[in-house]
Amino acid sequence: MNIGDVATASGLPAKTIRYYEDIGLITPLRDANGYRRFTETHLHKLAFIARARGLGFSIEQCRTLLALYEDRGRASADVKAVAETHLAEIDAKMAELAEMRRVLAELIHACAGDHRPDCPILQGLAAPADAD
Amino acid sequence: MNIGDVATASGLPAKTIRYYEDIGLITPLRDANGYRRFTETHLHKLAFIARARGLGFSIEQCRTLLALYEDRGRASADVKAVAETHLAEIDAKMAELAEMRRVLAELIHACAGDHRPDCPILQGLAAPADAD
DNA sequence: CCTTGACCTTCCAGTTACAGGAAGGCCTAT
DNA sequence: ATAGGCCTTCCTGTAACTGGAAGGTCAAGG
Repeated sequence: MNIGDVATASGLPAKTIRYYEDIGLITPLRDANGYRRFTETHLHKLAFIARARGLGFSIEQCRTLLALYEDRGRASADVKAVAETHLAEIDAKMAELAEMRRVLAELIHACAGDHRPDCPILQGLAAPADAD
Repeated sequence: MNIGDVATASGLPAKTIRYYEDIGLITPLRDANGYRRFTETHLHKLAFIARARGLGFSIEQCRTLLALYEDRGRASADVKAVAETHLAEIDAKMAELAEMRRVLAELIHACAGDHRPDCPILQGLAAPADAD
């Protein structure tokens, strides 16, 4: 398969696949004309990475997961640890966003949103009210 | 005030304040020795930006909000529109994270996390189960 | 008077995970 | 032979900073 084929099959842009080669996540073969040649195994790896990225794992976490995936002697505890770290990251981000959302929604609620200049949103940014 | 003073007062690192000058968010004066000189107004603006950034507004949104803040003839509707756009962005991110979290938590739950190699997390990444 | 340390300056590189685009080679069909 | 649709590499840009190097400035102490 050429890069266009695995791009279509994996759902990843060709650009991204070249980038993954650059950073050593995959290593396709090369044809005589310089074209990258991908095997089914490469495609599986790319699909694996695509799904892991879809769950929000960083590239480095994907690298680790891929290594564990290929290590038949792995302990599932090691995989679980990576996943739990990432879950904690997600929870932290969600909490941060929830707090932003809370304050922002409050300000929006207080704002008339008309032609007048008075604006609790700007006031809140200029000097926040005490938290209650 | 020198940059160190406004950094302390605003809670922003000096590096960040220099960056904000670079991109034209603020324009401190300069002393004869080349040092940046900040007024109370500069400090207020920096605090404003710091709070807006804390709510997750992008730099460009901050630029817009700052312009509205300084425009005494603004309509609060314009401010509200920026805030609502950002609220929608937050909601979108939260939904994305929630979905990641859902799938990830499911995989983690199914994984024994022991010394054995069998791992539903890796299996799920290699070939996801059908959604139910 | 000189030095020391804490400031300040500019400039350059690195971060994350790619995307866009230019310039040019290759391959298949007409 | 040429047109198109692939493919290649290389360079630049993104967001919002952070770290570090090399060097100027200033106030206090010996």
